[in-house]
Amino acid sequence: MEEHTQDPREIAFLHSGEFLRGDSDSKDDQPNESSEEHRHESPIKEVDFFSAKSQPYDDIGHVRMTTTIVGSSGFNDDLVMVNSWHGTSSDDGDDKTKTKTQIIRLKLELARLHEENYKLKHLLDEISESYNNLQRRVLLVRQTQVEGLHKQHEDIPQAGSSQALEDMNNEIAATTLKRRSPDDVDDRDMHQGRSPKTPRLDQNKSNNPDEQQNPHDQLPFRKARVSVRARSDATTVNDGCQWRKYGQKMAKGNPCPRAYYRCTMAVGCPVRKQVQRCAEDTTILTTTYEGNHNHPLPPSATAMAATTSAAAAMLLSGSTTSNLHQTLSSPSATSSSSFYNNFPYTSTIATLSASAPFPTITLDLTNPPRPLQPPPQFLSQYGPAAFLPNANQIRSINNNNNPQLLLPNLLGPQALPRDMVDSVRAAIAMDPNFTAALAAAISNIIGGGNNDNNNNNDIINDNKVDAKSGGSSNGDSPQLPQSCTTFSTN
DNA sequence: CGCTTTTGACCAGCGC
DNA sequence: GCGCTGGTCAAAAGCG
Repeated sequence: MEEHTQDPREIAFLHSGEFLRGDSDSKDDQPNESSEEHRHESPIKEVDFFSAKSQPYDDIGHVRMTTTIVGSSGFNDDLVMVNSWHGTSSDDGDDKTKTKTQIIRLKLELARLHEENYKLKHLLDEISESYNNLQRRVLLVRQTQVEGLHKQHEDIPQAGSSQALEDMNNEIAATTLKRRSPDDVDDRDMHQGRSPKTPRLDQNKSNNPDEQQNPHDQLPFRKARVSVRARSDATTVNDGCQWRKYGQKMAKGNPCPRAYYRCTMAVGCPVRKQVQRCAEDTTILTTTYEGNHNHPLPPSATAMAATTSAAAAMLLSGSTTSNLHQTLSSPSATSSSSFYNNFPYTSTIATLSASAPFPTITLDLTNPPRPLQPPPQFLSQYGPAAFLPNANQIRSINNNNNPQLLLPNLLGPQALPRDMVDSVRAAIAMDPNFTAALAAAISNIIGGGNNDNNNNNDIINDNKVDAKSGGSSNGDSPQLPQSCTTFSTN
């Protein structure tokens, strides 16, 4: 009968929320509890799957954590537990036995969860370690690559692609050192309380020997641009942010004017975008983003921001660029090309431009995706991260000098040990930039990828609305359906 | 009235 | 040095 008296207490304990607080020293929080109660605490404390966020209470405060238990037992334990808590169980022997069985089952379940929790924690540690190792290795290799390129440039001045890589490095370095973007100026000026009109060249001519010595150290400060090409009749894309047009210019070689917008969601947000129609096909709208938002974004904007941010991060984390798409299309391309051959949505493949004054990555959404439907088995087998070309792969494509960087076709498990593929995939997936970008990309693909026009309708805010409102480029109009399929930033 | 767009002027970088 | 080009500014105008 002793266990019978424990039952309400244990359930009461679960109901008290201590169970839900995970491992946060609930023992200390319960100084008045008897040692008998602490006996039940131990296994409970370890189960932190039920975080407070999961809101496991129903409207009247009943514990709803019995879903798993119901699933495992096949009995409606929930009802019995609630009844027990409210003291409405009948006192006959059957109910006591039933309750006792439930307690035992609960304990077993908790033990199982404990074990599962431990395993998951262990797995998480491994993934984190794998990710960190990968990151360290990439940094190391990149450093080696730059040194090697400089040396090679001295030894073999006409080294073909290496020459191009070197040129690109020089170009980026020159861009960083000599032509700091006005946005950078703005950022720094804003922080220093200076006028943005402060002469930029003075700041570009850095006197900091460290900056000039090692352009590589400045990678995080390089200004990347992310261009998105999409078909649209609208004047601009609805990316969820608020933009204010501050200029328009006729660009050379394009009869269509280029419009300049800056983000107005927060004072001093450095993000800007340029919108211009393609000269060859005026139905194609090219939106170029630059900078990072310094403010919280609405949900409708996070996808775009995350994607462009990931793309920019991907670009900046790669030390060299070339026409990636061309490289990938080449039959002689390395095994990495098979990644893209297997990549089902070539329309979203990024193109890196070495000729632009700023490192630019272009996401072309003008072509319909290859398959009519996303292959679910692809997702389930390889995980969502497999869809995303990542920085490592792009580096490997451009980096003929460092074969150790090559990550062969991730989509061909036969080419790599499965655990290695999993590790890499997990490492990539751990990167919030890529997961966010992935979410945006997939929502884009699934949301409207089947039809090019539909796709673009998802991406593009038809600015007939804007025109009505005086041509405002406010893309965060609440009355518009908030598309999470916007693409590209920051 | 406040916000946005328009548009000419201005500035800086670059090539010749 | 000059002209071209890209990018930005800021006053004026428009809009709700």
